Amino acid sequence: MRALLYVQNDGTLLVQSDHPHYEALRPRLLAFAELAQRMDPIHIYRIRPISLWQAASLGSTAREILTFLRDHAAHPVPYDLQRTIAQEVAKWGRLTLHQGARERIVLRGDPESLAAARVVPEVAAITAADRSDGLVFRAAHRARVKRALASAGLPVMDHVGYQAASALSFSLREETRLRGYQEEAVRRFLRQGGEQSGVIVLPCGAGKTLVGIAVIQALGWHALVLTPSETAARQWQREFLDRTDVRPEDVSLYRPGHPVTPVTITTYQRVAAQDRRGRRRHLESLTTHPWGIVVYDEVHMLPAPLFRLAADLQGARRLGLTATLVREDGAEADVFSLIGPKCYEVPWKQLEEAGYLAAVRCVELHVPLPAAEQGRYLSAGIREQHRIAAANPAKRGVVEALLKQHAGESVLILGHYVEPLRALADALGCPLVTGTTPQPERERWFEAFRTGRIRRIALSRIANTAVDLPCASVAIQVSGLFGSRQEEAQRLGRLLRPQTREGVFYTLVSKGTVEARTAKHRQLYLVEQGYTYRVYDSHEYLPEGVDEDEAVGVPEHR
DNA sequence: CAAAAGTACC
DNA sequence: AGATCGTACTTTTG
Repeated sequence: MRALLYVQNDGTLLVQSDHPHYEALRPRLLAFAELAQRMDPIHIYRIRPISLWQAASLGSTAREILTFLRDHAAHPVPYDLQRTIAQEVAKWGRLTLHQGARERIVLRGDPESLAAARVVPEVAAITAADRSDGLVFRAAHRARVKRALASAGLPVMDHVGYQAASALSFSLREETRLRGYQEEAVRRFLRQGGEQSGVIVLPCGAGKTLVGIAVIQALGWHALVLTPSETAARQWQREFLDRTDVRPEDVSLYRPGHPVTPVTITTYQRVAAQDRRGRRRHLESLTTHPWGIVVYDEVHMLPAPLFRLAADLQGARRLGLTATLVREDGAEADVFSLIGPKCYEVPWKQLEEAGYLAAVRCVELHVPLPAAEQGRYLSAGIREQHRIAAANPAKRGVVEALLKQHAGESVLILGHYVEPLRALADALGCPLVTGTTPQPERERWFEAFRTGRIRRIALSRIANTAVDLPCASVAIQVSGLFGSRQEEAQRLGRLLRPQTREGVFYTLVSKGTVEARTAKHRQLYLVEQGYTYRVYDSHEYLPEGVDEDEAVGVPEHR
C-alpha cells in the first residue's frame, strides 16, 4: 500500500489526505503535530516543540511517536528529527518547580537543564538565589518563571501546590445530567486528586460551562471565573443558578468595592484594567482572596499582554476552557505554561457523530471581482487588497441567491468590515448588530431571531463569542479577520446547537484575490477537527436563470 | 455618548 | 525570523 506520509528533516510531514487510513490515523497524528497547510490532496503537518511537550504530558513517549512515523512514512525518519523528537519529549518533567521556604519557590532539575535555565535573561533577572540544588524565586514570580522558561524552549512542570482555600458546598440539581464526555472531562481534570491544573478543549455548544461548574462543585472551594465579556459572565451566573442549588447570594458578578462572593465572575478586561494612577486594583483585590480554583473561560484569549496578568493567580488551581486552542501569533505555548497542559479534548466531528452537535456542511464559494474593483485591487497595497476583496459588491447577489435557496431557514450573515456589512444588510433589509449596538437593542434583535420573527440577521465580530442564537442553521460568511482560524471556528460554532436539519456554513471568497489564501488558512483548525470544505465557483453553484434543482453541484434541497 | 484602553491580525 | 506598524474592531468607563 501507498505510504501515508513523507517526513522531512525540519519536522514537516507531508500527508496524503486521500489515503484510506488517513481519517483513522489523524487523531494519533494530531497528538504531536499541527495541520499547517493544505495543498490537496497533500496535508502538511508540522511537529512543534509545544505539541511534543503536550504529547508527553498526556503520557506519550518518544518511542511511540517514532514508531508511528516509521510505520507510516515512505522513507526512514531522518536521524536529526528522531533526536529532536526524543529530546523535546524528554524535556517534559526535567525541570520542576517546588514550594520553598517562606514565600519562595525552587526550580529543580538535572544540571544540564538548570544550566540552560540559568542563562535565560528574564529568568536571571528575577532569580533570588542560585543554589547547587536549584534556582530560587519569589513565589509571586511563579507565572513569569514558567512563561519565560517555556518561551526559551524549557517547559516546567509545576509542583508548587496551592494556597489554602475557603470551602464551598453545593450540588448539581437532580435533573442536571452530565453527558459522557463531560464527565470524562471532569474526571481527567480531577485526576491525582485535582493537583494538576490544565485545559479542557470542547467544541462550541458542547457544554463547557457545565463542565466548569461540575469541576468547581467537585473540588468544593471558592471559585473565580474569568470570561471575555459581561454577557458571558451573566451566562455563567445564570447557568450556576439553573444547574445547581448554590445559594444565589453566593454567586455574583464582581463589583469593585463590594465584598466578593464564594463564586465570583468577572471579565479579563476588568482584571487587567488599571486606574488613573496605573494601579491594577481589581487584580490586587482579587488576588488576595483564598480561591481554590480559577476558571479561565475562552482561555485562548489569555496570552494577550494584559489579559495574561490574570494568570498571576497561581495560588489556585487553574482550569482553562476553550473550543479553539489556536492563535495566529503562536502564543498557545503561554496557555500551556501559565495554565497547564491540555488534559482533555474531543474532536468536533466526533460529537457531531455522537448526535450531540448539529451536522454542518462547509461550502466555499468563489465570487469574481467586478472589473472596476479589479483595477483598484491590482494597484492597491496588501491591506487595501484585503478590504477590496472583502467588500466585493458581487457578493451581494450571491447572498441573495443563497437566501432564496434557504428560504424559511434562520440565516446568519457574518462579516468583518462593518461598513460593507451595513450596506449589505440595508440592501437585504435585515438588521445589523455590531459592537456599537446598545445592549437592549441587541437583545431585542436576538430575541426576535430566536423566536423566528425575523429569519436573517447580519453580525459583525461580536458573533465570534458568546452569542447564543440556537435556531440558526445557515451562516454566510462574507468576510473575515484575515487568516484567523479562531474566528472561522467560532463562527461555524454558531450552527452547532442540535437541529433537525443539517447546517450549512458558506464562505464567500473573491476569486483570484488574497482572500482565497486567507480563506484556506482560516479553515485549517476545522479541517483538523474533521470538517471538509467543498469549493465551487459561485455561478457553478448558483447558476443564473437555471432552476435550483437542475443546477450542477447543488446538493439536494432537504 | 464619547473617549480610553484593549485585542487581533497583516 | 522576529518585531513593528496600522487598521478595525470590542468593552469598559467617566
